[in-house]
Amino acid sequence: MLDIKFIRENPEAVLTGAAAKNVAIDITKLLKLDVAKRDLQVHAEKTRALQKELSAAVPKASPEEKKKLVADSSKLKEEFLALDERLKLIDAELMVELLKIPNLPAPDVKIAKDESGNEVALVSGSRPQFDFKPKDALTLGEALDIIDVDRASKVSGSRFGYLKGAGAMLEFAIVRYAMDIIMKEGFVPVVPPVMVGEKAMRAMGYLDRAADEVYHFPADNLYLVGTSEQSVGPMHMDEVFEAAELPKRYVSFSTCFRREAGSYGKDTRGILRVHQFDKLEMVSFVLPENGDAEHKLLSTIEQKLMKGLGLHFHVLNICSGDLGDPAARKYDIEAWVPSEDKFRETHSTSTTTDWQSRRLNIRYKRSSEGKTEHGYVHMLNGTAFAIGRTIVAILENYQQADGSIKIPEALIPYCGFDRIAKK
RNA sequence: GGAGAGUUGGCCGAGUGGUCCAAGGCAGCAGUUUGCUAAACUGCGCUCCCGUAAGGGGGCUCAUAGGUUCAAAUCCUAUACUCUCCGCCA
Repeated sequence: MLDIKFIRENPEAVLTGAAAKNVAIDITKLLKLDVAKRDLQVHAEKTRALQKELSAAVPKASPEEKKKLVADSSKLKEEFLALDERLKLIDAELMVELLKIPNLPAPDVKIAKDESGNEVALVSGSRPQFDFKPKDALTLGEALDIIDVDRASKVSGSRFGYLKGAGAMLEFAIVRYAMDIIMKEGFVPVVPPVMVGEKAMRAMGYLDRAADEVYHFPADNLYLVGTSEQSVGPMHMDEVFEAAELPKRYVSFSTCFRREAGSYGKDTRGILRVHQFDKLEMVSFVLPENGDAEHKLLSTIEQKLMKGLGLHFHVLNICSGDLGDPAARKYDIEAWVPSEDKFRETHSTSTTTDWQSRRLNIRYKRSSEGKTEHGYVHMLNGTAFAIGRTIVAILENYQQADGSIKIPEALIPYCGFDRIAKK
């Protein structure tokens, strides 16, 4: 959420920013509620102060005075309770409005209506050339007996898959390869809970607009994470960092669960879009002035990881209209998928500036010249590897005429084989 | 799943209805003092109002939400979480 003071002082900027994200907001209503709330609060608190004063005088008063004080105080208490009730209502209303306001696009983000406005920032590598017709990942994986979607559908339904043998080992190799690179940058590895409570899920902003996308266990009121950011972000909920503790960087490995409610008929083949996949995710908590540099760092690490695998990809600067509510700026990486003859998203990194940290109440403090400054940290996240999609990209880009797969150099030390071939 | 105990500020810990705007200790950060270090002292939750500002004033905060009372860390109810034992279990 945005700072109410900022909204109060910069209503036009908020309107413009929301419009750039195609989000309709009623800022007049919000500002009216804000004024009404503060008026009421002053009134209620004055009443309360007086009531406390009378009450405090009771023990020292004479018996007659006591009687009067108690009666007066009692009356004021009633007045206060009535005011307080109205205050609570109006405050709740204000919060509803406040939570509807998306984060504003960063100044360097291109204003455009939709994904057609995204810009290619850089291209790495080039399309692999095949002197045969390249097969898709599922065809390859099934022939090599490393991916099994048919049996998965028998057991679990559509959009699931088994990764077997060398396919499973490839996953572990990718994890270790990535960890070695990312841990050098000071990221702490984490295996987080994949089931999180309602408070955490709500604070991360996933129950407002994307609730359909999240698996829920009503008996326990727990939610399955769609990305481990949902578990790692709230880890520091209601905490205050010393400035010197920051940046705090995590790289977490978790299984991710998505209902894919709105994607019927989309990417139905293979394991590109499934209900369950494993992912390595980077999450950073930083001082506000370091937010932009951290965003660049996350993007740089993503590119380094992809370059190391020798995959052809490009980086997209996402335009305003294609940003989600929490993001102020987003860079995606799309890897080349030969069977589709196009780039498909494998990575995404966003800065949520202080939008998420306000919801989660994650602050920092630092002192200088005798003054202590409190503020909200900037929170950022970025994909290290969405492992399923990475495997798809490897299988397709490294396929040979005979249907075998060459393993990227960088992974060989981690998986112990240099080729996946039919037995 | 059953039984019991507990939850106080960053940490430890006192406090069983009015002098608690929470004792005392420890740690961290910043400042003052200061040849250096150390010590000592001061400040360090959220929020609203007044003020250009320095600053001043109020409200909230003892797991959370309600309740009783003129008055709640303290009494009552519910919930969450932690621990111990039993049962089950990778």
